[in-house]
Amino acid sequence: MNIFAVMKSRLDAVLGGLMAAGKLPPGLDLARVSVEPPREAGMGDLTTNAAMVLAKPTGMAPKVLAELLVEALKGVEDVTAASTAGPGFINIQLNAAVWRGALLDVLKEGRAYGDSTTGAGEPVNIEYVSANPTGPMHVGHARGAVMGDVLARLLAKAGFAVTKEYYINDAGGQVDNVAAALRMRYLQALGRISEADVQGALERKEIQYGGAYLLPVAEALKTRDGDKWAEVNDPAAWIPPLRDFTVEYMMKLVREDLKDLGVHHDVFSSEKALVETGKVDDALKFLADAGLTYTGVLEPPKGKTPDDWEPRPQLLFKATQFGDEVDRPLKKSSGVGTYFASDIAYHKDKVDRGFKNLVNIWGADHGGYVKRVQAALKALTNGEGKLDVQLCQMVRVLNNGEPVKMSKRAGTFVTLRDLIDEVGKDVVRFIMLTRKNDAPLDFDYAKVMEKSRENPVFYVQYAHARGRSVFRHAATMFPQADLSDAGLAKADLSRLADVDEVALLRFLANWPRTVEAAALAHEPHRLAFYMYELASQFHGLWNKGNDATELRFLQADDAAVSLARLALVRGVGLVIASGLTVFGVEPLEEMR
RNA sequence: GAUCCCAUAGCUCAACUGGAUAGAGCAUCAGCCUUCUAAGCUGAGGGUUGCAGGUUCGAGUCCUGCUGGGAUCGCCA
Repeated sequence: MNIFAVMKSRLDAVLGGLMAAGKLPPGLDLARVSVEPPREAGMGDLTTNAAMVLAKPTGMAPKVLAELLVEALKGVEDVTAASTAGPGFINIQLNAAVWRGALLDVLKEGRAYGDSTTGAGEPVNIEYVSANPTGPMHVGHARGAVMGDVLARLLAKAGFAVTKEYYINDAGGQVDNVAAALRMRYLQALGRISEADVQGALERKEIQYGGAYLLPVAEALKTRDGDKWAEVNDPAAWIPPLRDFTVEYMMKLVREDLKDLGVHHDVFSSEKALVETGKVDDALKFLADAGLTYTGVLEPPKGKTPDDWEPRPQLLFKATQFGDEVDRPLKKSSGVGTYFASDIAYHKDKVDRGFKNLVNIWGADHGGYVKRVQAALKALTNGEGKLDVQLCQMVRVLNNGEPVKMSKRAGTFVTLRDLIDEVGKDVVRFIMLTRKNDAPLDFDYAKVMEKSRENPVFYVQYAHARGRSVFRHAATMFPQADLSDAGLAKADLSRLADVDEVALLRFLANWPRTVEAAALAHEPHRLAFYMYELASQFHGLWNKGNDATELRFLQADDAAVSLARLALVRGVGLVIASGLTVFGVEPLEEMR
């Protein structure tokens, strides 16, 4: 149960009553009325902006309206007092049992606390990672992978029907280039050419991918096919099979990496399959029938004309009709379809499968691509489809503040595999969520393993482990007590009287609305900050017992108060576990 | 030249999508361990939210224009 949502609906009912009684004009829009925690603890339990938001539409002064509402709120269930403050805020006091009720909810629902039906089962398609199958996954992919995976879990928790999807770019020039590079490495594996030959080809730009990661792929090809491809010189004959071999091999590695990162996709969609089944042509025909394509010549980009630029007629999409700056090419001057054409077909395919609510997680280097895909989606759905693109900024990998660039495996960048091997999946996942995705992120090997408050993943886990530690002690101190969640729910929670205990109760009640807001805003990082704050409050309460021993959770001579406090400790642990579950991170029982 | 993102305490970042006196950590200073984990906690100082306008009851948040940083810019994906 979300107390803030419940009180909002009761407030709406009060306002409705006032409208019906003619004390307020009928038909007021209540959407902007909010019920939130107050800024400071002394201001009461809840605060609402109703009087300020409704001042203009009612034509009443905020203070006058606030007085009217304060009067009307007095009879509302759980409200013990209400008062006006500041420019027209209404602060509301609630029956203390309401907050204790939140803790009972936590104990009853466990990690499911915070689940909601906000999404109403609406299908959402979330596409993430979608790394080209041309090499190992690196840190940038890791951020997108975690962001997408956790956003998907978060949306599911908020009641959406989520489909997690990976788009394999297994068509087009890039994969052909990898095939060419693989052929060089293959010839090297056969002993026909040397490492120097490969490097020479790289320098002359005859091949684009030369990383040593292709050596095992070449060995695998040799093992499977022997020297079968060494004598085949017609590219049309060797490119397709070598390309398919590489894609398959790379996708196997990608799937292994994702699995070890705890990332799972429901659907893998292939660009090649879209081309081969005619879906790209279908999509282009759809746009042509709508009169949204034409053959034309694009202007060169201003200020930065490529040296080899020359005007050429191409098939173009009228993206400018949907808010883009220029019309975008669907076919290269050679007549071959562009990546954009495939992507249109892919998004049309998503729409045809019943998704109107789409989310894509991309790297920031794709920022210039957002408008055209959104334009295409509008064209495909008559404006009904929604596409939210979340761009992930760069990840800088550091070690004690020093940039880390080299990877043992890939040569030029830090791979996802390196990260997992170095610090473990759970740490990688959590740290990736400690910034909003449109801000750059520093990933410092030393910092993320540090055991201090500076390291959020440690700090949150430590709070959880401390809570478990209390229970280990409680089991010996009160061997007769029922310390199960159901047993703790029977404790006399009115014994939680200290101001910080009550504050913690309130904060636990904030979890459902935090989850909901984070889900709707597509901002999973908010959960990381909530957990950090919760951990902070918990550590603070813990240490309050240093000075005031009567505030320690366990009181050997007072089982009743001990059980009430254990219920609170357990509630904190369960909410942390709830958050970590969304993050795909396992809460720790102890830190040793 | 254009588009997108960013700019908040000395440093790294929050701020519940327009609310009350802008909050944390680090660093600095002053305190707390015969103790359920001191791997922690308490307190103090530290701000013209890059600049200039605008919108309104109210702006770090929205709009316009600057400045600085990053990303991208037909026939790559």
